[in-house]
Amino acid sequence: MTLDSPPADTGLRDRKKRRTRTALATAALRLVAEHGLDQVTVEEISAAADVSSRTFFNYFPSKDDALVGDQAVLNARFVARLAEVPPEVPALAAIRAALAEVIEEMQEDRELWQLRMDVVMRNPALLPRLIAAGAEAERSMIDVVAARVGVPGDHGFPALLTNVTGAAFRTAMLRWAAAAGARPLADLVDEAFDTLAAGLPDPGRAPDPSRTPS
Amino acid sequence: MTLDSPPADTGLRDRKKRRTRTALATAALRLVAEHGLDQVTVEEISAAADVSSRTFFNYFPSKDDALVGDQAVLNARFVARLAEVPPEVPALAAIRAALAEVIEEMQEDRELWQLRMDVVMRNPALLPRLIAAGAEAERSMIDVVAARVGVPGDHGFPALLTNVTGAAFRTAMLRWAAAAGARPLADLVDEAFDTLAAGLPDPGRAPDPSRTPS
DNA sequence: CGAAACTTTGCACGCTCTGCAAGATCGCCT
DNA sequence: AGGCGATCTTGCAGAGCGTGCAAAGTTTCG
Repeated sequence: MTLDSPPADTGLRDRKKRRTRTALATAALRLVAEHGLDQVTVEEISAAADVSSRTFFNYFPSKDDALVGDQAVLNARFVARLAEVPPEVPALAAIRAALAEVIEEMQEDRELWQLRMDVVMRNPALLPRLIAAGAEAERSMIDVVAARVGVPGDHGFPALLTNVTGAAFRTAMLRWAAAAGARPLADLVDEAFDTLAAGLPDPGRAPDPSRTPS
Repeated sequence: MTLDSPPADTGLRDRKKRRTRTALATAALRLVAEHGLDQVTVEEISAAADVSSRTFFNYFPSKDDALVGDQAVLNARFVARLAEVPPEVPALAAIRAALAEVIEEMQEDRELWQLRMDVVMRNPALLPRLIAAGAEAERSMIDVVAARVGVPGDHGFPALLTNVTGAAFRTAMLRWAAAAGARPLADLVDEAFDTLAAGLPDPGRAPDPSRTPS
């Protein structure tokens, strides 16, 4: 969503569709940010975007989806990047590397994403929805990881790594939005992944004399 | 749900309520396992449990909640146990220890939980819901962890640790159910937590000569 | 037994979301 | 230009979810 980058389709029709889509998404975010999730109806959102409420559902399968947005594009890109990382690099680091591009894009659309995360935090009912958006990507990710580390199908590692890094990334996103972008997202993701790689030691407790905290 | 342990309330009324609750939950699971999530209506579930559909909503706020169940009780117990673990033990290990009791209870109700996980896996729309069920517990957990490790409020560690261990536990649960309980849940959770503590190294890649993998 | 507390139920209602069948708009081709 | 096919929008009807309210029905306790 809100992707102005690939103007591959320059047709009038496609531009219109894109405009309607973002109009709906931003109207939804604005209204929900102001009034709360269940004080806003699809009809109101549609009216704000000057379309019928039936048209809303031609663009988004549910009200929540308009708020959480189109992670599909980012997800696909992420999985593609992951497959490209040379197989020598460990899976955890490979995931972090593949995330770089996605992070950069989110940083560019900073305002949109922070508003989105803000809305999610203020309307916890959306949190499951946010997670669901990443779930599909995680499905394909499990296979890529399994192929990369070469383990039998019943091994738990790929699923564990995928779910755990997903959780870490989400945590970083929310923290990013909570701090209104005071620190770049990439920093927060790095911090989270470093903590993971270190085995989640308690902070501020001199865990290992060979490692200096921060 | 299905908790026979605390028969603190021996009144007729309370027994009836408990029976109705489990009747609804099990009917929901059975029907959805057989026909799929959106081929089953609340009305059908209620009919199977011999109550009106209005009563259904007196017990569960939504259809999904009847399937995912009452994590609230387990959650509360878990948080209580976590607070009891001596503060010297690192947070990650403390969480694993506090989980023991919950795991044991789930192992006892093995069939119910495995059916539940089965339904969740076959109806991916429920997965986010399952996560959300743990989310409330995670909220309180964040505070306990923060107090335990004594970090400033803006530190990311408590939230990270909470979300990550939550993801790890869920992964173990699903794996447990996928294998129909071939290995005890406690084993799978141990394996996941050990992997976390080791920093999620690629398996089968001789990560650190000082550590022997099981 | 009878009053108080609680539970179940029916009813009405608003909202989400889905087909279906016009009607409007756009792209393209002659 | 004109017109045809493809695509998009819209209204309508309807199933299902979820909630508030008030009337029954049941349990508890004095």
